[in-house]
This record gives sequence, C-alpha cells and structure tokens, in this order.
Amino acid sequence: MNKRAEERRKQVLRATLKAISEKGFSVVTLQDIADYADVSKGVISYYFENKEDVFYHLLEWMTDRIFQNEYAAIQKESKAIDKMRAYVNAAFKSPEDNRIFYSVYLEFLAQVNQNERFREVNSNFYKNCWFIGSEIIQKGKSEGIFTNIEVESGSHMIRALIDGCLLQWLMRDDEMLHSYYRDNCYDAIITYLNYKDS
Amino acid sequence: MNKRAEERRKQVLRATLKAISEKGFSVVTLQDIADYADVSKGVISYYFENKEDVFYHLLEWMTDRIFQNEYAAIQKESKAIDKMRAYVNAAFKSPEDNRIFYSVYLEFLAQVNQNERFREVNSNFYKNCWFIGSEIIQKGKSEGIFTNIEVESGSHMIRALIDGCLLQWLMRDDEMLHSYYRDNCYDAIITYLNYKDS
Amino acid sequence: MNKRAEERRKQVLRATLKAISEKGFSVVTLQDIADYADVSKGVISYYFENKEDVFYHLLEWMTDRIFQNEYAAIQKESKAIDKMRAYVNAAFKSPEDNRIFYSVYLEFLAQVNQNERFREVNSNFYKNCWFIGSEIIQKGKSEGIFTNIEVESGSHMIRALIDGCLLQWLMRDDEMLHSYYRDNCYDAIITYLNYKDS
Amino acid sequence: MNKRAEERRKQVLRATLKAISEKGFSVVTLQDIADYADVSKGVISYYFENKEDVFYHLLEWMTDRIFQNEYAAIQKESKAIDKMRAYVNAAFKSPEDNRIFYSVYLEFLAQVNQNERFREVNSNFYKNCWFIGSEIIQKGKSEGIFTNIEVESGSHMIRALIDGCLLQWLMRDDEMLHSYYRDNCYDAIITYLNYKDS
DNA sequence: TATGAATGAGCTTTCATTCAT
DNA sequence: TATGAATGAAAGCTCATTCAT
Repeated sequence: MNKRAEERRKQVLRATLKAISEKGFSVVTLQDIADYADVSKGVISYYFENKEDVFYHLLEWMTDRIFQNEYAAIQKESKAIDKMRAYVNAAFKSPEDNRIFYSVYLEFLAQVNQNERFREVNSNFYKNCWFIGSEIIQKGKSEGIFTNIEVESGSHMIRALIDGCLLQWLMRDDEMLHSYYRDNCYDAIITYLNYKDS
Repeated sequence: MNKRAEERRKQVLRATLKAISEKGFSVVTLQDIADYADVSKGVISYYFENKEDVFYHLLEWMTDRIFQNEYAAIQKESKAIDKMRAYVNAAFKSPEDNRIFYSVYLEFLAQVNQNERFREVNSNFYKNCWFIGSEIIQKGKSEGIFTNIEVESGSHMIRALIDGCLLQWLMRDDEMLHSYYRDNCYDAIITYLNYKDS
Repeated sequence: MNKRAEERRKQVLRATLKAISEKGFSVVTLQDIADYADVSKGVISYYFENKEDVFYHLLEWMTDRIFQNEYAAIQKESKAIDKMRAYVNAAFKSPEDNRIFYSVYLEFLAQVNQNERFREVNSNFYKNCWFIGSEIIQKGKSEGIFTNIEVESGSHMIRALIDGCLLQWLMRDDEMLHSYYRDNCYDAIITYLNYKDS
Repeated sequence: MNKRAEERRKQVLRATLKAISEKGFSVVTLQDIADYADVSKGVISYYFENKEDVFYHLLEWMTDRIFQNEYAAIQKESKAIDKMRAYVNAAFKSPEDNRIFYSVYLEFLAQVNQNERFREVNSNFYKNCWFIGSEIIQKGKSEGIFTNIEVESGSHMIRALIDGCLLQWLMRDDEMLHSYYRDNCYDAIITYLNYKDS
C-alpha cells in the first residue's frame, strides 16, 4: 500500500536527519540510519535507490518544511513590518531546531558543488526564500515604506543576512546567542530596508 | 633542512586545497592529494600526522591567508568608507579564488560540529574578521559617520552579510553574479551602517 | 540464526589455525584467513571485532580443546601410573597434531608479553594443566606412590617438562623424534615422581 | 676500519634486543632500533643486509652469550653436583636478565618454523646446551653417581626442563617465582639423575 | 515486505628499503 | 660513512550494496 510506503520513507528520513545531525554527514552509515529508524538495513535499500537518494529526499523534505513554516508565519501577519519580524522569527525558530536543521543543511550546502541534484533542491529553496522576501518588500512598498529597495536584490540580501547570521551563530556554539543574532539580524534588515537618503 | 620541510608541507596543503575544491572534502583520498602534489602517498604521512592533520593545517593556512589579505587591503585605505569598500573587495577577490576558497571553507564549516580543532581555527578566524569590521566602524565613528551602530554587533553583522552573500553566490554557480553580490553586499553594509533615524 | 553464526566462527578459527601454522602469526593476513576459510574478507570482520579478536578466540578455543582432550584421557584410567601415561600420551597426541597446535601455541606464548588477554587465557590453561597434574599426584599418593613429591610444585614441574620436551621436539623438526620425546618425557616424570631417598 | 664496524654492529644488536624485549618482535621497526641505538636508520641498512639479517645476528649473539655464560659457570666447579647447580644457576641468572633474554628468545623460537636460518642457530645452541648437560652427566658417572641415566637423552631432558621452567616462569609474570622455579628445576633434575632402582 | 549475511572495493596508515647528498 | 627524505607495497578495516530466505 502506498500509505505504508510513505510512512516508511518518512521514518527513514527522520532517522537520517537525526543521524546526520549527531554523527555528521560523511560519517553516517546506512546501519546508523537503520538503527535510528529501528528498521533493518534492507528497508532503506528497499524504499530508496541508494544512500545518496536518501540524502536527496531528506534535503528536499527539510527545505520544504522550512519554507512552509516560514511562509505560514508571514501569512499570519498583515503589515509588512510584522511579516518581516515573523519571517526572521520563523527562521530563528529555536536553538534546538536551528542547530539540528542548520547543521545538516550546511552539510548539504557543502555537497552542492559535487552533487547537481542537491544544487537543484537548494536552488528551489532559494527561490522560495526570495519569494517570501519579495512579498514582504512589495507589501512594504505598498505601505509606503521600503521605498529605496529593489525587490529582487533586497530579497537576496535578506536571505543572505539570515543565512549568514544563522551560520555564524551555529559556528559559535552558544545557544545564548540565538536571540542576539535573531534580534540583530532583524534590526539590520529593517535598517537596511528603511534607509532614507537624506 | 627545515626549509625543505616547510616547502613540502606547503606543497601538500596547496594540493589538498585543489583536491578538495575539485573532488570534495569527504571524497578526497590521500592518493588524490599525493597525485595533485606530484609526490608519493608516503610523503603526506611523513610531513603530517594523518589526514585530519593535513586538513587542520589547510584550514589554518587558508583562513590566515584570507585574513592577511583582507587586513592588508584595509590598511591601504585611510577613510572608513574606502576601507569598507576595500574589505568587501578583498572578500570578493575574484570568482575563481572565491569559488575555490569558499567552497573548501564551507566544507570545513560543515565539519566544525564534528571537529573541535576546526572549530577553534574558525573561531580565531571570526575574531580576526570582527577585528577588521570593528576597526572600520570605529574609524567611521571618528569621522562622524556610522554613528548609530554598535561596534561589536556591527562587526558581527558585516561578516554575516559577507559570508551570507558569498555562500549564496557560490550556491548559484554563476560567475557573472560575482560583481552583483559584491556590490549589493557593499551597498547593504553601507546602508546598514549609515542609517540615520529621521 | 545463532547456530549459523557459531558455525561460521568455528570455520574462521579453524582457518586461522591452519593459516598461522603455515604462514606464521605475524605474517598471516585477514586475506589469508579468508582464503583458507573460503569466505570473503568481510566475513571475518563480521563475526569478530578485529584480527586480534580472532586470535584471542583461537587461543581460547585451542587451549580449551587441548585441556579437554588431556582431561578426558586421564579420566579413562583408574590407576595413577596409567593416568600419567595417558596424560603424556594425550599431550604427545601425534606428530601432525602437535606440530600444528604447538607451533601456533608457541606463537601465542611469544605474544603474551604484549597482550594481556593472551596472558589470561594461558594463565587459565596453566591452571587446568596443573589441575590434571595435581589430580594424578594425589591419586598416586592415595595409592602409596609419589610419596616424596609436593602436589603443587610437582604439577608445575610436570607441565614444565612436557612443554619443554614438546618445544625441543618442535625445534628439531624431525617427526621421528616424537615417540623418543614422548617416552623420555614420561620416563623422566615417573623417575622424578617415584624418587625414594635411600 | 673493521673494529669500528664491529662496534657499530654490536651497538645495533644491543638496541635490537632492547627494542624487541620492550615492543615485541613483530612490532619493532627499524626506526625503533635506530632510536634505541641512537643512530640513523641508514646505519642499520649499512651494516646489515636487511631487518631479518639484524634479527639473525641478534639470535646468534644472544644464544652464544648464554652458552658462554653457562659453560663458564660449570667450568668453575669441579664436582658434578656443583656443576649441575652452577648450570641451573647460570640459566636462571636473574629475573631481569631472564625476562629480557628469554622473552626475546621465545619470539625467535616462534619464528623458527618460518625461518630456516633461525632454526640453524637454535639447533647449534641446542647442541651446546646438550654438550653442557652431557659433560655434567659424564662427570657424574665418573664420580659414581647419575648411573642410571643415558648421557644423550639425559642432556635432552635437562634442557627441556630448564626451558620448560623458564617458559612457565616467564608466562606467570611474577619475579618472586624466579627462585621457586630455579630451585624446583634443580631439585627435579637432581632427583631425575640420581634415581636408583630399589 | 523485510531481513541481515555476505561481498569486496577502496580507504588510511605503516614501514622496509632505496638512494641522493 | 652516515643521513633521512622519499617511495609504494601491503596491511587492517569499513561499509554500500546485493540477494537468498
């Protein structure tokens, strides 16, 4: 039955996420994943073509979840400034979640140069992120703020800053800094967007 | 002779940089490195404790080179605004250099969670980067600009944006975008630093 | 199934015994063992932790087999003198068996200084050997012979002579001498045990 | 000059003995030996054909020294019984010496099956040992004792017991037992030699 | 569907030996 | 004579993948 298969695949992907976040991308074995998923090694080969295929689907699943979460967050707000805040808050969900997701995401990014499929998934994720940024900026413009910002490049810079901040936070390995980076990231974006030539 | 040893180690590190950038961190073998360096496999073990030790020294060497280059660049300028431009220009040295250095650096960052020594090297690199940012902001303040920016958090955001932009550029795999990201990065930083409350 | 695993392990141990006796302890490779066992290299790692673990279990298995064989032999006899003969005969089982077992056992003894686990197994084997010697001497004493011999030191000397003879025989590489050493060993022991002060 | 060469070779052999006794036969590297001898690795290759050649000469040197020492010891005594005591005492020189020499000797014995040259050296050592035993037994016979013992087989058994005792002592790793095994070995030999049919 | 035994390619690492200096 | 840099064969071990059950 298709439903069972879908459940199994999810089970494997969740286990893979956990395994990578704890052991590291290049160290994780199919046996590790099987152990975390509480299934036999054969199951993985049964539902996925090979190890790389598991990783591919994990990246797809992860980035989609992040996007869905962020997009849902901005939908709940009506004003551009609130949407922006919601976007950053969603990106900086929590130290625990960010640690797991971002450290694994980082491993994928590192593989992008060697894996065209990973690149495509990330390319799509970027488009979604920029879409969020664009929506917020355009909403702002319609509200009469963010007037000096180009929509496209603005959305690029917003995501660059979010990713740059999360990366720096992750590297500093101090959960206390999570709100520091979240707030400074938000402030920097707002400052950047609101700039008015004197 | 000590000089010969130093030369050999550099030779191996250069080869490792090339090997990782082309094959990827987790795929690169000692044989690959040996081939790129045009030496036998044994030489690597002769001059380094093990593979991880080669990587460690490569990261150290790379980040130090980047810092030295960036720091030298800002030293050449006298005005804060020019230093900032020089900093960004140095960070966005060239598509070719950035591609090699940044893709390898990214692989190291992905390993930081599994390797304490890598973390320490990067931690030091961050401090150097923030030092550059701080110097520029302080210079700006002494010139009467950048007045609304805190030195420390400002230096953090600057580096976050630079890294975020380089990361995004790298992921997009389009050398034409290099100047686009460099200029937008610079503009975003300047906008962020010069913000004046109305 | 557990039975299959046990069978496989035995298969590997038998192959290891053969491989060591023919190629030598420090020369034997996992590939050699795999070849002798007619399995792939991976099987060995699958059923044993590592090479040293294979050796450890081989030593355990060997010494246990030798002891069981010797102990069973003396059980079949009722008189002390017959038990003694049976013990020596069991120790000098046959040129072929002694060559294989004793040459491999000797290699293990040579490793005892570098391997605490080997030492423990041999220590246990010694205790078993001394137990056999003690039983025979005590039986003799109850029969009114072996009166001048201390049980403990007597059991030590008996095993020392047996091992010394087998070692010397092995070094001389002449299968014809097997019965010569067996008989002289037995005579020497009997002489030693029966000595009566005049 | 020949003298310098001889000195160098001795230096290397002494270092090899120490290296093997501390690290073990199969683990010791030429670098270890060079370090212990305080010479460069090249020196070893310069004065010996290869590693095996070093070992070969070490075995020769060791067994010759042991024999010379034991033979000199029995020469100092005039009566057979005193010679026998002197022989055993020389064989059980001291816990420290026995540990070093015998553990290394044992490693060589383990190699005899794989190395014809080692076998020859040991074969010659055996002949020397048996020669000592024969001399003592014959002297005893001329004194009217040891009458029931065959010279040849007696000399074989004597050495077998000495080696068996030293082996067992070495395996027990307790220096306190040294005098225990020495004295019991001597007693056992004397008992064995003096046996008189009633 | 699911298992896990078995395979063997391919990795890192060690080290005897060589040889230019 | 003496050095030690360099070589590369060969080892142990890991693990993705296959496949009989």
